[in-house]
Amino acid sequence: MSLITEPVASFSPLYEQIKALLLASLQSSEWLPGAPIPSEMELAARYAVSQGTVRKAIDELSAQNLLVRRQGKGTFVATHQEEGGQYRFLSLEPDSGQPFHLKNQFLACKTLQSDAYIADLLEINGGDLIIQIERVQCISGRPTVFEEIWLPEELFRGLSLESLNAWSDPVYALYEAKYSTHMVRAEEKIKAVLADAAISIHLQLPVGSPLLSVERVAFTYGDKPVEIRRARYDTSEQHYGNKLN
Amino acid sequence: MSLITEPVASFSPLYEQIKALLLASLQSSEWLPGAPIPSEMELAARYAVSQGTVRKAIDELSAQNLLVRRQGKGTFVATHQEEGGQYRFLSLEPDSGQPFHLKNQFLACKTLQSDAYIADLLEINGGDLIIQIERVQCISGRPTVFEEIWLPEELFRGLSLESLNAWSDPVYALYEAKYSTHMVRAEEKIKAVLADAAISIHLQLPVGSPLLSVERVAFTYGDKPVEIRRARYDTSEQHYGNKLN
DNA sequence: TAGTGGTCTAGACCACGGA
DNA sequence: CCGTGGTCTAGACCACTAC
Repeated sequence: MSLITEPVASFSPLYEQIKALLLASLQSSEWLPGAPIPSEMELAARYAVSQGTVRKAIDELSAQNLLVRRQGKGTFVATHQEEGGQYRFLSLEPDSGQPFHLKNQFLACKTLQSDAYIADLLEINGGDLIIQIERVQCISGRPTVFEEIWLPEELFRGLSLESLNAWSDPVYALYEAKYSTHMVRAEEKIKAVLADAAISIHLQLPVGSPLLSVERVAFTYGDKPVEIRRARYDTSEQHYGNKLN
Repeated sequence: MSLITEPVASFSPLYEQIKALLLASLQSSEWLPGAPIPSEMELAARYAVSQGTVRKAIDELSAQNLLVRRQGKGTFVATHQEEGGQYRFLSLEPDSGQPFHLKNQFLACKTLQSDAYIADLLEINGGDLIIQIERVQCISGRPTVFEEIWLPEELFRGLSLESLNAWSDPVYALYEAKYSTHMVRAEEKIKAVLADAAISIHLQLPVGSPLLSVERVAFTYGDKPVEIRRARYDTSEQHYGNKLN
């Protein structure tokens, strides 16, 4: 068959064209996070290709964590809910290796005008409204992470301090449940910095303590940036773990 | 066909058994880094399976960066040489985004008895001989990385300060060229620390400056740890970049 | 032109999960 | 039991590389 009259990814392997079509269905919310997509046979029929070609497309999307295969059950849209309070994008782990629990304390949630720096990262116009959140996260009672989060107000209108503090799961699950925004991937830039007066209070540490600075841009479908974070980690008992290959 | 009489990975999909056989050939140095492995058809004949099954095995190994496919030419064993002086495992990048060049200055290379900590990470016996290397790396003339490296002496016998300073490519290329040891993957633990007196001299920074501490364990085939590193990065003009998905 | 990896197909059978 | 994804096969044809 031929899909080369389709507007998307015309001159490329069939499975790339199928991938683009599947991505379009994800991006348009035809299939919601956590929901099953049609079976491989159904999709093969819909797109008039063989099951093996659909399979290769789904394989690549599930390798990117956009879809999740479950043998005997079906293929599902990846979600930050249903992960049992896990933090998929959090690389912090205790030096001890013990499992740990993060306790959230949200401090502020304000709407204000974006400065040029945040606007640039969020690909919005300078001066557009953004939501700014502050929180502290504790590990076994010890304040360990101080974090500022910026979101475009247009997508997260109405987000309040009360709703944040009423939510016990990762905020990425909240974004999905209440704002139909699924985070697909993120990029982090990490530096070492010294605690200033404000942060030293939040983390109950002396001014000048070494802290890990973690700046994150998170993207939803279509590589659209929708969240900026600036975090400070106290790494005296924890570390940021990374695997290279 | 049936490979279930083979000793390796007996009760598993055929392509997993093929993967194990390919891995065994890599680990035994039957195919050396940079060299081509037999064609898919040859391997299919050798193992008496279909080409598609060999293909799936190779696909997974190349996804893990153990093999590299080159259309029209063949499939090659991954190597740290031929990468044009690139540092595959180095996550440091300038804030400016500009391309950069790292200049190596090796300071010391000693053979000594391992302490318990390093021996444990290298999975050798405490007191066994290890080689300890110290170096500084500069970006545009500015000392930016101070690094200590520990290697098991048994595998790297004869490594000297002179041979290190005569080598301009990544040390992982040297390990391959002179010690037949190819690094497959690595794990890093990152913290923020303060510069002590010794490091402040090496990096020409005030004592108490914030530094990124990066501890790495690198593994060769068979998940065998063969190199430990402890580095200190000056992140005032650089950052450690990480992608999450 | 020959040989390599890359794509696509059609069909068989297996393994798992749920009714 | 059926429907799902998972494995395996055999064969055709394409795209790229090198001689």
